[in-house]
Amino acid sequence: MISNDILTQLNPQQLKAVTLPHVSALILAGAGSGKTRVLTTRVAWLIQTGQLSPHGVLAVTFTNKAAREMLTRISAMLTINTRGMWVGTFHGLCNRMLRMHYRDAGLPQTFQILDSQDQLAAVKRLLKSLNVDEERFAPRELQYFINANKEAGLRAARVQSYDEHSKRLTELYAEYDQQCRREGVVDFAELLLRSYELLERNEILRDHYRRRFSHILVDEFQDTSRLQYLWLKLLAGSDNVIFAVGDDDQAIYAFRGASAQNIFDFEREFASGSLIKLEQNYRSHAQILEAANALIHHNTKRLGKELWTDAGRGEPLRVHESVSDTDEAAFILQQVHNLRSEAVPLSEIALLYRSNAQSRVLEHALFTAGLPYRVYGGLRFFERQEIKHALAYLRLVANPEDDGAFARVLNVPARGVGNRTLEQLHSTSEQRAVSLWEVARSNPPTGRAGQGVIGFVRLIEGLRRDCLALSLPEVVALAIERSGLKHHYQLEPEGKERIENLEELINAAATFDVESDAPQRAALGTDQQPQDEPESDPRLRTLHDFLAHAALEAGEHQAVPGQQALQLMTVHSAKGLEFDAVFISGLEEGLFPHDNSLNQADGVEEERRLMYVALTRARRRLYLTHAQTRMLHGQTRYNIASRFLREIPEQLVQRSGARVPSAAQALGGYALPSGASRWRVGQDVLHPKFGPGVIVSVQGRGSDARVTVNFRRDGMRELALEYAKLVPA
DNA sequence: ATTAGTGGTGTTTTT
DNA sequence: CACCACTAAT
Repeated sequence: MISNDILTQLNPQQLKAVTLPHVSALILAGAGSGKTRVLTTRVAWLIQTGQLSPHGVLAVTFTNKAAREMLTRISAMLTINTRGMWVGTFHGLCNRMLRMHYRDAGLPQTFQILDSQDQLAAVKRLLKSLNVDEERFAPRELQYFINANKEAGLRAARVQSYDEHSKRLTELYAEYDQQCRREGVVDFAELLLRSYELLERNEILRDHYRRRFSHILVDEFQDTSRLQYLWLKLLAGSDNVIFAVGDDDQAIYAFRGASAQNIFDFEREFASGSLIKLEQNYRSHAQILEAANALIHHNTKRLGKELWTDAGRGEPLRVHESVSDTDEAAFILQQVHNLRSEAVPLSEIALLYRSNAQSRVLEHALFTAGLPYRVYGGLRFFERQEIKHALAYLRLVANPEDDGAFARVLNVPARGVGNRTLEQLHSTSEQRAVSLWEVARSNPPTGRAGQGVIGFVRLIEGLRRDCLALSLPEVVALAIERSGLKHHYQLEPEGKERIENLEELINAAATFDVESDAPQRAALGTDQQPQDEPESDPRLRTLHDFLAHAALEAGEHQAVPGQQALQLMTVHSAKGLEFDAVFISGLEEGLFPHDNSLNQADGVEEERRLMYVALTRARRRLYLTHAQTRMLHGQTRYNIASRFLREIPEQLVQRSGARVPSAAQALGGYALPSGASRWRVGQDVLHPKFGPGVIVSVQGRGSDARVTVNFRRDGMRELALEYAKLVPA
């Protein structure tokens, strides 16, 4: 039997987890311990042994990538089709549920999803319309406040506020929700909260789904938020079982509401007695694992787990110190060349960094060297300006009441309708409690700007009319063409790439038609259960699905699979992946751990877990690099090596690079009063930009001190010591 | 009333 | 450096 084949390849703990009886269970699975394998084999085993039909599977993952991976692996093990299964992200599944029951959920059929950018814009619009001082209530702060409360499962009415400030924030939260309701849009957190409330209030629906999903499987459980946990509990009821897989040491999403508390609660409420630890690592050599174990031991809040391997010791970790970020990039480039000559394929090499901004320098070096690379994350396809503009037109086709979309493109491309006019429209819409669209249509302003508004209304009306007869890619093409976006970017000198992206959007629409996840929509139809009436127009429905797809899956579209390319990404997006060789760059205080994490509760512990995730991505070789100076905010910053480097035992490490005392140390000495006479004539110095040189003269003292340096490359230069970051050489 | 240009400001990580 | 908001010129 096939199932035996599958099972014989498992180690005892894995086997135990896969073949657990009908109970809820918590699988604590360390990095590289075969977590996904256990999850997918569990599903396959349950189905093959007749304990479960595909229809009864609800599997939740954290990223779209992970969801796809899971589906692929299940279908590889089974011959049945996986269509009836619900596999996806929390947001994707909630979206699916809300689309099917939009009426019961109190949403318009055409509801649109706001990504974080859209949400921030909506918040700003709200603050403006209420005349709230943005100095006192920063849009970002309000956005964070709203999301944090939603992720905790709290509507504005239930938020406890004690001081004036949070009281006002809570009021604004309520106003924001009303604005969303008026405009027929939902943000990410709202998808979850709405879906939760739907199930909570609607007993029939809740029972239906409980009867249907007898097995609920959750990947990356440590990253679930309070609300997601409540959602799962609601779906599970008392009879269904939850199979949760997670690793508390890899919890890296506290900043968006994830709470490790869920693991403890889950064990108490569901899985008492069935806790299984997977600690054998199949990925990395011993020295890498020892480094990771030693690092994570510095954390206090752990369930306790120690990875081991029976693979060899492998190589020591390589720590390299550079003088500057550009030197760091050069070092990495050189090592990549070495790796290639050792026959390591480019796609098996990853360059990791803490924040997206760090990719620039690396990309520049790679580009100049002509090495193919691929950047994951960062500014994603569907987040690009031109794409957002095009999507806004499409959103207006789907739902002209969408004020956000309306305001975004009313004057893009320019139609002579400026801010003033938009404000007028806004205030009228406020007074009459109707959408911007309604105002523009029934009561357009007069004068020159009014003509522009009328033209815009005609444009949208025409699009809406003509789109009915067209396929999705044709709709997209028509919107891009007729809106004038294409023409607009043709005129821009930098517009070429934008036009290519717009064409890519048409392609995305064309392939979406085929690969659409819409077929699964029929899933509920087979039951004689509550259903919303079929949506009126299947074409419009496809458009909604496409727009939802654009918001939920912002990016993987530029992927060029199969191509040999270096992999660049943040540590966050590297989670779940593995590579032969891994570079972790920018290991400096302030960057990794990030400055902002230092004053957050348990911030450093989360950063350390992030570092743990980064370390455990590597199979054979691991480079840890840091630089003494780095361009940040357009200024050179001086950094000292990350504390995480000190937390890795020295015997596991091989060091290379700068022997020069670090600039930050030198600077530290300079900043102290005792370091007054640090600089003397004739001294060899090093400057991050001008390179090596000799001090020719010293003028002034204290903060006015200046030196004249004869640089080897650029000759004489006078530098203010306070700003010019000189290093003794 | 719109646009273009300028100065001040702020920046982690992602569905 | 890049984005935004405000101000001066069309």
